[in-house]
Order: sequence, then C-alpha cells, then structure tokens
Amino acid sequence: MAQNRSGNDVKKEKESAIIDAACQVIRAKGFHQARITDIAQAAGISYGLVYHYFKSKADLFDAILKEWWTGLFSTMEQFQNRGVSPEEELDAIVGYFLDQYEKRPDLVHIVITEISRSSVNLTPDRLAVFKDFIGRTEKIVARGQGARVFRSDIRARYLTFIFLGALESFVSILVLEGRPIKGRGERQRIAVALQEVFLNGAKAVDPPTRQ
Amino acid sequence: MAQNRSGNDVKKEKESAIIDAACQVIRAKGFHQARITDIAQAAGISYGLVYHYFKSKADLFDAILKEWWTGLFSTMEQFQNRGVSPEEELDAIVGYFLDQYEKRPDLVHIVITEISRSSVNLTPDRLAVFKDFIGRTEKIVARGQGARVFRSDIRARYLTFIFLGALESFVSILVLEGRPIKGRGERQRIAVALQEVFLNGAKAVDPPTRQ
Amino acid sequence: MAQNRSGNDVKKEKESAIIDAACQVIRAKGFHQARITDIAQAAGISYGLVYHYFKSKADLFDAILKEWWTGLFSTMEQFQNRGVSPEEELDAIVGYFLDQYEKRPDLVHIVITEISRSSVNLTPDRLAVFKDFIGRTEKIVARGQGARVFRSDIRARYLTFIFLGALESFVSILVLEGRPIKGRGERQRIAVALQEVFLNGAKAVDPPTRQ
Amino acid sequence: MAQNRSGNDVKKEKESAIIDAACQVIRAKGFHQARITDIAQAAGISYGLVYHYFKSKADLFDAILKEWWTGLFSTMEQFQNRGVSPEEELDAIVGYFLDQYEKRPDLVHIVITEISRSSVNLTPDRLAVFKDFIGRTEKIVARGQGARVFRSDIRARYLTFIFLGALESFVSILVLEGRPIKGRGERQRIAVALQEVFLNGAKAVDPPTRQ
DNA sequence: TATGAATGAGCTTTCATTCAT
DNA sequence: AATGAATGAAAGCTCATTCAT
Repeated sequence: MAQNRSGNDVKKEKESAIIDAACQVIRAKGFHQARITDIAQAAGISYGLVYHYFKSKADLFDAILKEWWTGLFSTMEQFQNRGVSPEEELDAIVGYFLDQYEKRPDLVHIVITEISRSSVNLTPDRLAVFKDFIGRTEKIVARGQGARVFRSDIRARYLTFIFLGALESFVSILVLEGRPIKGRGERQRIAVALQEVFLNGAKAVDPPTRQ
Repeated sequence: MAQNRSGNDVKKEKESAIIDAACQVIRAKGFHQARITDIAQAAGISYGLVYHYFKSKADLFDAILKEWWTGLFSTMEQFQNRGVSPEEELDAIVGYFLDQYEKRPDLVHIVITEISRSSVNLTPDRLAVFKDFIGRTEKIVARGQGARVFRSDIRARYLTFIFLGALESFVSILVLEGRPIKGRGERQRIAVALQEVFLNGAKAVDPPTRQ
Repeated sequence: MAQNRSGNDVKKEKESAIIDAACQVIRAKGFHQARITDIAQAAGISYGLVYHYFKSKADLFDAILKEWWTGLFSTMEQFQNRGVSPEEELDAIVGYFLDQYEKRPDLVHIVITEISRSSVNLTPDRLAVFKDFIGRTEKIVARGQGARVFRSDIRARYLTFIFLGALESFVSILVLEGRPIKGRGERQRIAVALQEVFLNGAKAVDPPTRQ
Repeated sequence: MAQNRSGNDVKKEKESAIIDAACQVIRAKGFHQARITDIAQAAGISYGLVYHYFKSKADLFDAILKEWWTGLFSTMEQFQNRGVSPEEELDAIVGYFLDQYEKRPDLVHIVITEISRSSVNLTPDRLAVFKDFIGRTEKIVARGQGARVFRSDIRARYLTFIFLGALESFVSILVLEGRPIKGRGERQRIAVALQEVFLNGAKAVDPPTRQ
C-alpha cells in the first residue's frame, strides 16, 4: 500500500506525525492530563491507531524523549575531543536548545517541564538518561575549571546546575511568552546574552562606586 | 476540651497536619497524581475527613500555595522602601527560599515544580499571584538597573528570569539530591555562592589570558 | 433544665422544630436530596443533635408523615357515621388539605410529591397507610354511588382517583404558584370551585347549542 | 459491518436500548436513586459504555424527556388550526398519554413523577419545556371558553391544571395498578370516561333530589 | 491499516451515621 | 443536651487499553 518509497518510510512518517501531535497536547496539558484521544485527534487519526504504533502511552512518551536525547547527545559528541574550548562546548548545548526551540518548541517545553523540573515522570530509565546528560555537562564544566576558564571556588556540579538553570529559564521565557526567534541575528543575540550573563554576571560593568 | 488553648487551635493544627501530609504526597507524585486517599493515609486519617477541612482537592492545593505566597510577600514587604539596596532585596528572596527549604522542603519543591515550571495547574487566580511575584521582583531588578548596580544591556525581565531560574536551580539541586542544609554556615555559603554567580558570573576571576 | 412545663414538653417542642425544618428542606430538595446538615441548619442546631431525636433520616420522614396522616384520619373519623352526606365527607377531606396548606404548605407539598405521586419512597409500611386512605375515600365514594349522589357508570376507584387527582392538582397550583390563601372568603371559594368542577364538570352550563 | 442498514442505525439502536433500560430503572428507583451501574446492567452493557453514548446522567435523562416531548408536541401540532374543536384537541392529548402508556409505560411514569409532580429535577431548561406544554394546553382551554364550550367562571389556568391533574391521575391508576390496556375497546372506554368526568362531572345525571 | 465500541480500574466527592467530649 | 470530628460506603465520571470488524 505504501507508495512513497517503502512501507517502512510511511510507517516512520506516521509515527512522527503521532509524536508531533503528542508533543502539542502534552505541552498544553502535561503528560498525565494528555489523553490518547486528544493526541489522536490532533494527529487526525482514531485513538485505536495510536496503539498500532506505540505499545502504550508511556512508550509514546519515551519515543518523544528519545528524539530529544538522541539529538542532544549526538550534538555534544560532535564537539567532544576536537580541541574546542569548554565555552564552545557549552555553546553547542545552548545552540541545540535554541535550534530545537525554533523547530520544535513543544518538545523543548516538555523536556523542561516534564523531565528537568519534575520528578513525577522520572522512571529509573528516564532518570538515568537525564543524569547522564548532567554528568556529561559537568565534565565540560570541570574541564573549564581545570583550564582556569571557570571559577573553581564553586563546585562544578553547582555551576552546572546554574548553567542549565539559566539556560532553561531563558528558554522558558521564550516558551512562556510564546516569542518566536526571528532570524539568525536574534538567535545569535540570545545565545550571546545567555553566555554573557552566565559567564560575566548581572553586575554593571561600570558600577557607580568605581567612578 | 481542646488540649491546647481553644478549639480553634486544634482545628488549625489538624488543617496544618493535612497540609503537611498533602505536601509530602504532592511532592512525591505531583498534584494530579496525588490521591486524596494517599494524603489522608499520610495524615493518618480517613479520606472523608479531608473534606471536612477542605472543600476540594483544589482548595487544599490553594491552601498550600497560600502558605508559601503569604510568607514570601510578607518577607519582601519587610524590605520594601526601607533604604536597602536592590542586592539586599534579592537576598531576602533567596533567604526566604533557603529558610523554607530548611523548614519545609516539600513545599519548596511543589512551588517550583507545580507552579514555576508547569502551566498545567495554573488557574487564572494562581497565575495572577505568580505574575505578581515576578512583577515585584522585576521592579527590584529595574531599580538596580536605574542605580547602575545591574547591567542595563539586558532587559530587566530577562535578568529577573535568569535570577529566579538560578535560584530555582540551586534549590532544585538541594531538593533533588535531598541534601539538608547543615547549620547556618552552609546556608550562608549557599546564599553567597548564588548571589556571587548571579552577579559576577562563572568566569574565573583570574583568567589564564591575563597571565 | 426544662423550665417550661416539663422536660417532655421541651423535647416535643424541639422535635416539632426539627420536623418543621425538615419539611422546609425536603419540600425544596426532595427527600433523598435533603441532607441532614441542611435540616439541622434550618432548625438552628447541629446535625448530631438530629440523631438524639430521630433514629435515622427515614425515621424523621416517618414522623413527618405521621403528623399528616394522624390529622387526616382523625378529621375523617369525626365525620364518619354521623349522618352526613358523602359530599360533606369529601368536603371534609378538601377542608383538611386546605387547612393544612394554610398552616403547613411544605407538609402538603411533601405528601403530594413524595408519597402520592412517587413510588420511590413508598416502603411497604408507608404504602399501607396510603392505601388505607385511598380505601377509606373509596368507601365514601361508593356510598355516594349507592345513594345515587355520584354517577355509577364509572368505577368507584376511578372516581376516587379523579377526585384526589383534582384535589392534588388544585393544591399543587397553589403550592407551585406559591399563592397564599387570603382569608376565609377565598378558602371558601376554592373549596367550592373544586367540588363544583369535580361534581359538575368543566362544561359550560349554558352551551352555545342550547341558545 | 452493521447488520442493519448503516453504522448510524446500529448506534441509534444502542442508544435506544440504553434509553429503554434507563426508563426501567428510573421508573423503579427515581432519577436520583437510579445508578448508572443499574442502567448499564439493565441494558446488558458495562457502565463505561453508557458514557460513550451519553455525556452524563443528566444528558441521558434529557434524551428520555426529549422522546416524550417531541412526540407530544408533534401530536398537538397535527391538530392545531385544522378546524377541530377544543374537546378534540384535548382528546388528542389524552390519546397521546394512553398510546404512550401502552407502548412505554415506564416513560409515562417518569414524566409524571419526575417532571409533572416534582420540582427537584426541574432545571430551567426542563421547566421551560414543561411550561410550554401547559401554556399550549391553556390556549386550547381558553379557546374553549371563548367558544362557550367550557365554563368561564373558573380561570382557564385552573381548568387546565384540573384537566391535566385528572389525566395524570387516571394514567397513574393504570401505572400504579400495573394494569395493561386490553385492546382498542378498553382504551376507548378509558378515554371517554376521562373526558366525560372532566366535562360533565362526577354527579349522578339523575340525582335522587330531582325526583 | 484503521476504526471506535467496549471494558473496568480508579479517582473525586457526598453524606448518613457514629461517637468522644 | 449538644457538638462536630471522624468514618467509609457509594456514586458519577474519566480514560488507558483491548479487540472485533
């Protein structure tokens, strides 16, 4: 029946469509409040069909997360051991978040609200992946501390959380205010501002006391 | 008949006990997954009794939030218009988060995961209070920008979100790792570290380029 | 503690107060929807106290009905075997309904809606009393048929139901429209109208064809 | 796949089956005491399925009432403005009640006990329909008064209530006694008796006083 | 593949009733 | 006599999941 390229492609496309619909709905209602009916409706199919492609609701959720983590880890690995600076490695993470936010804001929102900030949906498997990500980021930060790029008077783990917290916050603003990123220029400015505040702080460069 | 001072006290105490139990359960399962049965069980009472004290599950949730916001706003107001610096005002907010974390880590966790980071439970009334808080914080930040204490090249609203994001992140570490704050000393160190990173950034004070 | 006349009087008074309150509430909400709390509130007492005076909700309901039936049967017995005409006997029934409607409209409403017209609350005991009343009325009607006062081409039982139906309807109008009976004059007019239509029908006395 | 004509037919049939089961149960227990479980059991399905066909218990009840009113109003409209006499118009109403009683005694019982005689279930919408019916009947009666067919010394509204009260009473007898109407002959006799008593009254045509 | 009828566990909420005080 | 805290059965409704077609 599949005339596109192969039966497999058609299947993948449908799966993608369901995942997209699920993102929309889960973002709007939260995972537990999102009903299969809603997702099916958003995908324009019957709810029974969802079960042809995904074993269960949890399975569908994991498929969503897989898209996120696969992309993030592959991005991080591209920069690993290539002689780039820790700042650039963190920049790559920021870049991934902003890229994804442009392409799939719902996905970003879900990762932040349902995983980063909530322990409710954290099954042991999901938690393991999440911790893996934090660990990898912490390694980058620690390398930066070793290279005296980042201050060492605060534990790497703390700096990591602050970095990710700031990143999430920034993305949260965009998400909550529904602000689309307009053009490469703005994307650049946001990325810079984020790194800027994280690295240099909120303090005025030229404080009045200095005069 | 009441063992304390008056019948009212006994009632308040029971209400408090239910609220405490609810915090425990909601923290562990999330608001929507927390069942009244669980809460009652945690409080050592029958589920019917919960409805003797609270009109509904939502009502109970609002009672929980009220405890948080009442305390936070009264803290903020103590510092308002008293000639204190913007940094000190932000410090008071940090102080409240850490204080509450020591006394009621579950409450802090709930506020962060169910309110700050989730739009699912945000009824219009709850959102209004949350926005009120952000607005008040933004005013402090804007005042700091006016006094040239904070950098003005980033919108006050952005700085506010970053500040709150960092604060939440920090508290989240404590919460997620289940780390108790040990003594006034550590509490002080955390508060300082937080302000420090927010104000001065993560960059090493003495970067290698300066040699 | 009872200073009125005797402890028993005080008890009876309280019971009456609860019954009155119950009538109010049951009339407004129906028996099953009437909550003990509502009744207690209407009586100005705590709901626990209701159980000092009545064993259960059903018991309270039976006490209400008892007031109605006791009064009705004693009225009917006053006219029995005293040489009065069947019309006068039916008139006595009408009189009781109207009297009670003036004094206790809620009670009348309850008897009509919860007993006469509903089989839901008809426990065997209650049904027996109700059937007793219908039987007694039917006897009056049958006597009227025997005395050629009422038409005999329709079964006594049917005439009885029509009579009671008309009576209930009439009272229902008053009840539904919330019309108080103003003075003895109006009461008389209503009683007459009711008997008039029941006995002589709705047909115009002087039909156009007769002209 | 539908054994009948189309999938829609199958759906309608199931809806009808549920409505029938609901009539049975509601008749026996009253609307508020009728549990969805009972209805489902009576229909031979799981209770969850009831909600597949009806949004809520109230929705199901409204569907029941709709069947009644739709039929009644369409019957009344068939006779409207067709040059028929007021008596014939009232006769049509009687006819509808008796027809329905033969076909669906439970439905008739419900309409009488849950709507005509109880204010408990009267939501504004339901009350509006009921009042509409009374208003239409009153117009017929008023037309009869204008044509000098009905007596004018009693308000049209009163006569209307007495007529409907008598009708309901009569049907109530049948319902309460569980008497089936045997054949067209008996149906005719009942209809005549009803009109007869309403129009000409219960008084013996040839009373003894006349002698 | 695709549909949606069908199921039933599970949740919130209500409320009659009991009972310690 | 009087209160109202406490209990828990029961009911309406939701929704993930299964399955016949």
